[in-house]
Amino acid sequence: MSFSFHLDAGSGNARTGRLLTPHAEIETPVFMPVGTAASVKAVSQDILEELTAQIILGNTYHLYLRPGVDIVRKVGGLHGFMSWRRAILTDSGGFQVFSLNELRKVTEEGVTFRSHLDGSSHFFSPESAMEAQIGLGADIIMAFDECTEYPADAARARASMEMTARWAARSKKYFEEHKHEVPWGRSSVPSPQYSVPERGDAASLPSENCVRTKSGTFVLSTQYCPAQSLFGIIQGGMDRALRKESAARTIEIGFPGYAIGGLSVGEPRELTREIVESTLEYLPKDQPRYLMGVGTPEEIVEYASLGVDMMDCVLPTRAARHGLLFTSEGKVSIKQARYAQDPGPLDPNCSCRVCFRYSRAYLRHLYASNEVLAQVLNTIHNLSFYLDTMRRVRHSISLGEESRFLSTVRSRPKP
RNA sequence: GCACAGGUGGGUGAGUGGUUAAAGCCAACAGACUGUAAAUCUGUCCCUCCUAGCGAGGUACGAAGGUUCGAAUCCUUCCCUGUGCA
Repeated sequence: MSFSFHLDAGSGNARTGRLLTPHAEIETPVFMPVGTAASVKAVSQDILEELTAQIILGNTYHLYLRPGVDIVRKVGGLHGFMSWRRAILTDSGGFQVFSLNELRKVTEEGVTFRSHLDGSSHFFSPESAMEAQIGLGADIIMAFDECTEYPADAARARASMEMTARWAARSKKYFEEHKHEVPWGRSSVPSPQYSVPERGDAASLPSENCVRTKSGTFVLSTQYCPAQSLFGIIQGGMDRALRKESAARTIEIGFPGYAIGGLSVGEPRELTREIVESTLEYLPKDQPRYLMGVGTPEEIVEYASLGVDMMDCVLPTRAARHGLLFTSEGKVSIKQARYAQDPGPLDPNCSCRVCFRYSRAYLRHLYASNEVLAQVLNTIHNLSFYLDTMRRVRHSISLGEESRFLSTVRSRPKP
């Protein structure tokens, strides 16, 4: 078994579980901070560890353009390169096909696109996207898909979904033939001189290839599972029938996990929820389900309650850099003048190092002064809030309190 | 004292006879942000009024006068700032 997912507890449609990847055992539902260019913007890896981030994202498109897959591979894959010993998931670049729409041309074979960095021309196909992701060496990699734009008419959504399905088959085929090329365990992997204690524990990891299990023991990463896993992606636009068909076709190809893609692309939030809910019905109950690109704190709680196991979103990190902070009392735009003399903590109910130490007045000053520290502290808080929220969700589900937890979220007035 | 160069909206700084309540940038204020082309983007930013519009008045380019149909722009005097020479 090169990959495994164990369900632990369930409450309604919600469930908790453990996802075993080469570099970490991940407790689900999990929120995955986004670190597009091998960096969760503004936050260092040791702080991410302290925040208990279990898995972070990287982006194939960005890393392929810079520094280049070869460089990353030679420096030990993404884990070695960015000195992150826990799990990593790379997105295939499919989303960039969508978001860089002015710079690309899509055909059956793949996507020709212009680099946003220097305008140079490149080509991604399911095969080359797999090759790149194998070279980057994330624990979980994603099939090369086309994120269908919104709105899309019926014909367009169908054609797009069908192409994603064909690309999924090609992705899998290439992956199965080349997955042994993953860069782990090579002698070229540098051996870091640092040792970082885990949170609440003075013990250091013996080496970067070691991880700590839930039970507290150190294990060589390859004992978890020796290989990368490739997830398939469901598309189908906002059409339930297409989503169902996409799920069936993707499942038929066969993946160890399934992602719901093509959402949070501009559609109304209510529609997002509706499509998520209906798509989940068609996904295997005993495999991880990854909802790509969501959401607000309220939304990730809600999606977890619907049975989503994995989520990622740039919102906490980007919003933080823009001065929007998520707290137990709602959103705080720390740039507002009203906080200029506020001596209180950002979130009185938060125990993160930012809320523990700094006042709103100071955070507002840092932001207004354009200090880099503003980005750092704001991001730490937002990620802390997200990861904390998910921890509470897991706890509630394991206690069978899913519905109660959710009700506190649902009772909030909608804007 | 003399000679130059200047004085523009919170700041900086364009504009040197009419489409100028006055560019751009900054500051300030508000909003957006959902598999990251994002330390980004958008809006407001003299006052008053309303039927809220590329609406109507008022005030404004150091001060006061003047020329002109019309002046931030031209002229006169004064005030102030900088530089140089005594």
